[in-house]
Amino acid sequence: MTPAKKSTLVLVAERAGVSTASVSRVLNGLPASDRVIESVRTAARDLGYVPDATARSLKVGKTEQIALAVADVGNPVYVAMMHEVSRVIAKDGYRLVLSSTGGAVQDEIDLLDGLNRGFADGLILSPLRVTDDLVARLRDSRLPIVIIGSLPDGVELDNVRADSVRGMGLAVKHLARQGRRHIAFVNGPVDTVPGAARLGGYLKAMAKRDLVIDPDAQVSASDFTFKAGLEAAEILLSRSTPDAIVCANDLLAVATMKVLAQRGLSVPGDVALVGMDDTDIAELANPSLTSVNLGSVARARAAAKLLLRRLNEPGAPVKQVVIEPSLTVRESSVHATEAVLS
Amino acid sequence: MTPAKKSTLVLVAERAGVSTASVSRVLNGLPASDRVIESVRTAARDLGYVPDATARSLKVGKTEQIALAVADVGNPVYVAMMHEVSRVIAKDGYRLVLSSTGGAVQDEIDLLDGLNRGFADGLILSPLRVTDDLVARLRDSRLPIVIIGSLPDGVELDNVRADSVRGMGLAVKHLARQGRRHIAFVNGPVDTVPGAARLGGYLKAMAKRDLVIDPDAQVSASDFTFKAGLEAAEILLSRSTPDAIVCANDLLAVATMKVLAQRGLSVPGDVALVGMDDTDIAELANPSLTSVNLGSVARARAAAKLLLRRLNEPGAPVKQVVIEPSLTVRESSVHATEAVLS
DNA sequence: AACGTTCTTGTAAACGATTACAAGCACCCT
DNA sequence: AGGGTGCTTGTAATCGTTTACAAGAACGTT
Repeated sequence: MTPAKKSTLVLVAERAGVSTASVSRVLNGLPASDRVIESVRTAARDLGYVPDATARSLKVGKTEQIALAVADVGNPVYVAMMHEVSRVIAKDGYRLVLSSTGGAVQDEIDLLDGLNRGFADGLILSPLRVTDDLVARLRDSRLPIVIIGSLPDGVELDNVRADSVRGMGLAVKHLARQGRRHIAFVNGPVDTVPGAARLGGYLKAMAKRDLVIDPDAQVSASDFTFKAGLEAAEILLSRSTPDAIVCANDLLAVATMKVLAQRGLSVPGDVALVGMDDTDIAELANPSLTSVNLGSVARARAAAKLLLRRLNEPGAPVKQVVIEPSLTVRESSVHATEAVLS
Repeated sequence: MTPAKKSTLVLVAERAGVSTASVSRVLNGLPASDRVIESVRTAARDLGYVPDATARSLKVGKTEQIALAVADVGNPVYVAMMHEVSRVIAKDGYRLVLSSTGGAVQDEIDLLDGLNRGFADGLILSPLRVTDDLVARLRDSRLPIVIIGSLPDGVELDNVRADSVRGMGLAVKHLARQGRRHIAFVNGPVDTVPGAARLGGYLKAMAKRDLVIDPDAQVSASDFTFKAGLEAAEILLSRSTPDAIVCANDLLAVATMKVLAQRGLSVPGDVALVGMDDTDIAELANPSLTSVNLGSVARARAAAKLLLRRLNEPGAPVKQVVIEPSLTVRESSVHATEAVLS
């Protein structure tokens, strides 16, 4: 059927013996007489007609596409988000256009310029770093944008963020309750939004419990990746001997786990370990990794819904959503005996 | 600047005092006098003009978008592919539209129908299952398609595939050379293309080396996922005590690794383990996982280039590419002493 | 029977770009 | 000076839809 021949609405109209307007109406479910409906339907079927998405977009001003830009497609947390966004918007008939910025602000700005060419109806952006320039561009974008992640105070844009300060609090509290006292911290780059927030959360939580804050027990990896985590963990363990380590994300945590193993330290026996993001790899890890769940999926879903809402009612008031964190306890942070008991 | 006001080519033409044709020419770098170029450029800048992607698409018949459909966005191998495809096509100015079919054939057929509406210029598809119906649709698609994965004999479509039979051969050979004799196999669903191929490869490799093929030492998970792997590994180990296990995929392998640990079996001491796909998680695993590299990234790159080629020269002859596998040896398959030596 | 509603349908103008074609112009040649 | 050559530029058609508007048909009402 329809052997590779493109047929247009005009052809259908001719074959059905009606005007193009009638064809369009029938195909869009607008009222028409049974006779016309019937002839258009069969003509369309015979010709294997499929409406052209581009032409429709041009006329109605909608592309039915939503762009998603994330820093690092290699990070499972972004993959999970991508998946969820895709799922939610698909229900409303939107397609997902993926733009992986390398985490560079310039890429994101370029993307915004591109966005104004109108290849998508809206954008979901999760920037690692937020500069004034970026904020300015975001603010006067012609298209709706939802930000996943924190924004500077006073910036009024739809956004949804995690409460990573509370998240770090959960991690530290959990470890303290397990009797750990020397809780170290493997962070990502502190010049990123999440890096800064997580450091703040760590310091706050430690101070709150009167745990000693040792500069030697803090290290920040050059990136939120496994490889960077290996280097960071080496440095940390060469100058400090903690009985627990919190990591700013799961990749850093499994890297740390690996370095601990190489040094003959057992997890959780010698060192308890907690990751962050609660991605798939937390479950895969051996021992499985206790991780702070920052609600990545929930954030992605909220962002997608926020964007859909704005597309439907452009005038709606700006909405900022905060997703509450929780802690998923697994093997890496509880003594074997307890794990068996629980 | 350009505070959220849409300006068109007509506006630019008016402001510059030239015709729309001239504006278009200047903006597309076609020859024009310096005077015209100058006035158009400044007019465009003043108005913050950005050409509309949809209108351009309609006229020139290109969307500058390429669709990618994979079965399971949760599987790191697809993520790696996605990443690579995105990278390659971006160089030629294409955007990536992601369509995650749940692995269901029907989803893929729906996608093809959608494709004919012309929202993308081409498609890269990696189907888990290939039915006659799907092949038929693929064949008379109006748009260029590249398949990642094997196709039934005689189907002439651009495609790039892995040689998983040889891949399994590498895994078995490696394990045999390590002195392993009871080599078990954790497969994915056998009604999938990769599942069937990997089983075939396993049997062939075992037969070739006169290793005993024990039905009890073969199990197929209900899916290529970690969870399905846990169940499959449980079954396998409850009825067989192999000294090595090959898994059809890295997720199944880490699941197996976990079950082995739970049963107090050491890797590679008691059981050597080899995964397949050589994804990021092979490196993260503890012990790190020896894995057959089926060239996922190379396949993705080849597929992207094949599609770009076909977009540039539609009449080019059909090309089928096979990527050679290799084995990445890590800790999970070699005795500790050897690992230290190497 | 004339008139006003309501419903169906067609005509034609958009949407915002690209581009074939022709016209205008300067220039050079013989 | 006449006529070809080669540029630059504008006019207008076109891509494939949707949709405002008006015209026509059908029907009920008085």
